[in-house]
Amino acid sequence: MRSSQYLLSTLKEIPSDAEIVSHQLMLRAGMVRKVAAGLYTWTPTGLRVLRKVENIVREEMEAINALEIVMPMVQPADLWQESGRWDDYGPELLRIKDRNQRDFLLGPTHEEIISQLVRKEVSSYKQLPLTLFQIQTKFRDEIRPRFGVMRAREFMMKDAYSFHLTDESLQKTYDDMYKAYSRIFERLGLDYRPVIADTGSIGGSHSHEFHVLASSGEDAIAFSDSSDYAANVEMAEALAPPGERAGASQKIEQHQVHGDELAAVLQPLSVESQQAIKSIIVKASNEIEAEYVQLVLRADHELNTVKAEKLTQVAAPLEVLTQTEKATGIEAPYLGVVKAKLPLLVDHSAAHLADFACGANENGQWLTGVNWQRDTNAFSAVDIRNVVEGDPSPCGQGKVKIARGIEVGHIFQLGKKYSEAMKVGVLSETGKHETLTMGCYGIGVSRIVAAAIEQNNDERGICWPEALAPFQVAIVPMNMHKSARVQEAAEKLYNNLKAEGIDVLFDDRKERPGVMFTDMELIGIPHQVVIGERNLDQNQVEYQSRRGGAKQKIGLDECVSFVQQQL
RNA sequence: CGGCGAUUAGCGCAGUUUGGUAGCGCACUUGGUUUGGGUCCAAGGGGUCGCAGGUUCAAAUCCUGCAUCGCCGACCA
Repeated sequence: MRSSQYLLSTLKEIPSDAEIVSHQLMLRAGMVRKVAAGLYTWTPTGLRVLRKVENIVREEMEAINALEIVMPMVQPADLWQESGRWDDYGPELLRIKDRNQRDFLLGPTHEEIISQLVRKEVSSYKQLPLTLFQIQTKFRDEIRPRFGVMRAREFMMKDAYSFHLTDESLQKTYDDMYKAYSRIFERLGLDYRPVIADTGSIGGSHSHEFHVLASSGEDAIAFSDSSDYAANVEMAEALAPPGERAGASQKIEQHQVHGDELAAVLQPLSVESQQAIKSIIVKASNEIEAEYVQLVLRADHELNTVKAEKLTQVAAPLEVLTQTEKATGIEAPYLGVVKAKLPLLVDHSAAHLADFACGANENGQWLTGVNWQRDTNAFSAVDIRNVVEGDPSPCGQGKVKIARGIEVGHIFQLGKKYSEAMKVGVLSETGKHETLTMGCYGIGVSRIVAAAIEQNNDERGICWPEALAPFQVAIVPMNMHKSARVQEAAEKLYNNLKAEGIDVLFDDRKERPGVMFTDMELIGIPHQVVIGERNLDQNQVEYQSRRGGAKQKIGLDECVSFVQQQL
């Protein structure tokens, strides 16, 4: 490609509404342009990168015998009514009507469509297992689109769906997918981790997320410092502290406190937050008689809503009562566990404390020297907190470390949730009708582009991993418009590189050298060849890698093979 | 959905307090100059000041409503 015939659209200034570095650089490098909140146009440079991701994903899907299809983005409501998701899905689902006032939606995902396809096309166990995938845009009307294409409303996604007669078959495809995903992220050149994940609203049993590690990531990942264990913090088990709880050694004392901030309460009492507890009132499930339950945590810990929601006593979705007076007559800062009126669900760490401090269940009053059993009702000890750095790892080896991650892939064993609702089945070997079991496997293709930039940038711009770069090599001629020699050498090199199938950008604009260098570096082209009069005297050109290292002089004639070695 | 803020040329912004001919930098066009890291000089083009009402002799500026965009929050007692 010649830059004189290309659309570069680089920017010097940082657009003011871009928060994170990948968003800034994607705008500055001219990869995307915003059309409206969460909606982007991909320019030629951006699209080149997007296609590279797509192709790697496609190759690895085909390598495990997944078959590509295309499904409509606009989907009829009746299929979603059949699965029940027309009612279950919230405002994230963009619903539209056609000219005849029939209900449609913009597909946020494609389980219904694919289930309908397989229901119609697959009728025998001999056709199984079957994995189908697509790479196309989806629409989710996000509450708050942000960070450019990282959390857009319309975004490019690869989603695959597998269909099986048995759980063993599903497990095998799941394992194949796990390996394929690992190969994809390795080929992309990204620092990633597979982590144990919550199955969330899609439902199902077994699930891993693939995260690209980056400080701007929206998810927290807990991993062991001495094993392969990694889990989303939502899922990471917080182990109960080892050993028996210490015996009571203090008497209860009641204190008038001032202020309702935890720190303000504890400081005058000379109590550390690890030695105090806090309470959160949430709605109870229908499983128990009480209307509310009291969740109890050590004061320095955070509630994990995913874990709390899974408790049989707690209503899902979690509903936290901010006006606690309604349930208890006591303001939130003064809730405690002595003479508690509600059933207590106590986190293991809080349950292990002795001689601790808590609210007195009386406004403006706190207690110290409180002890379980001696002073409280019976309670259940449960895991409802987020793990924190330094906790023993749930795998039994090492300690927990926490990192931020960007979720770029997610694999699920769906089970029969959709196949039952949508009646997807085949006749088995024995002639019996069997409902299929399903898996679903997503990759955020457009998000990967942003995630890759988060991991690969410097003060000059993007430093693409080899596999993602929009162009592999940039040819930067010095004063080509004045020098026939430079022009001749540059044209020849350009044609030779192209003939080898290398993606090359030939900067043939009539620009000063500094402008060209700056643009090529901003766009992040990994390899650069500079051609100038000076070096041509020795029949040489200059090579430089985007990731730094010294400039090297190389012979003009060896240039193509030299570049090939660098790729 | 709640709080805050913004909306002036393609981009980044000033001007709004105190109403009086719409500005700056970058980008763009033309000519010259320069040419190994965002040259310099000169001349240009480009704006219903988000939209709709209102006040006024006069509104980017004051008032009302609406829209769009952004940040924070919507578990973290």
